[in-house]
Amino acid sequence: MISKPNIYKIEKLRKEEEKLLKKFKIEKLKKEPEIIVFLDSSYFNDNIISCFLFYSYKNREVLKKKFILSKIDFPYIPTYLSLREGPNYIKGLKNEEYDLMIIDGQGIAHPRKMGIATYLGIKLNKPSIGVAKNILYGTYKQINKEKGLFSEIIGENGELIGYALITKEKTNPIFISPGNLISFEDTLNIINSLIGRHRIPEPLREVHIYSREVKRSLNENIYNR
DNA sequence: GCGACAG
DNA sequence: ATCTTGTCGC
Ligand SMILES: [Mg+2]
Repeated sequence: MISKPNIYKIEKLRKEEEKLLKKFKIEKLKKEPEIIVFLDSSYFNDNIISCFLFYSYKNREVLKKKFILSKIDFPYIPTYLSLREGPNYIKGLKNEEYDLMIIDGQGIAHPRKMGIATYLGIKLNKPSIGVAKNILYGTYKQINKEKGLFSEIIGENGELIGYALITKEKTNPIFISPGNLISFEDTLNIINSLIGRHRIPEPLREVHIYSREVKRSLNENIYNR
């Protein structure tokens, strides 16, 4: 299938972002989330595997996992991750029930305040949080690598856009930012409550591992025919 | 113009 | 993100 040129997709996204930004809202969660969905993708050849892990926040247990396999139809271009991974996530979340999305990537800690978590949160009208292993945009003060310490990520105009958070002793921080319909405080509290033995919040780490398992399994199927 | 740059 | 064993550091 031939799709529109990448430049056209970028222009279209930028127009959509302007529209979406008007609906963007930071606010405290109305109630504690019951179901949180964690999102991550992996790749092989020209395929993208997008994975979904549904998690009971209260019971701290995985409810179900699933994945969607598609052809890659946009390259990785910094600040345009939404075009690469967004469509699959939207497809996979259709007809699903959840109260909050936590996505591997940025929320508002993004040059256009439109990281993939914000983009999805507004499009799907759901609270969302972005959790990234690296910073994309903004500045923060270095902090000691002591679990629990955090530092504000500041945007171009001196505004708060997220946090660098140490989740494990002697490791680099993770970079968290609100996506949509959530406060900075809720963002920090919820992510902190999901930290286990590792740097990455446990369910996000698990969906990442799952995505690699799916990939390995699909690769074996190809090899066997 | 140069460099930085989520996944 | 991906290719991939050993190896360094905590
Ligand atoms: Mg990822």
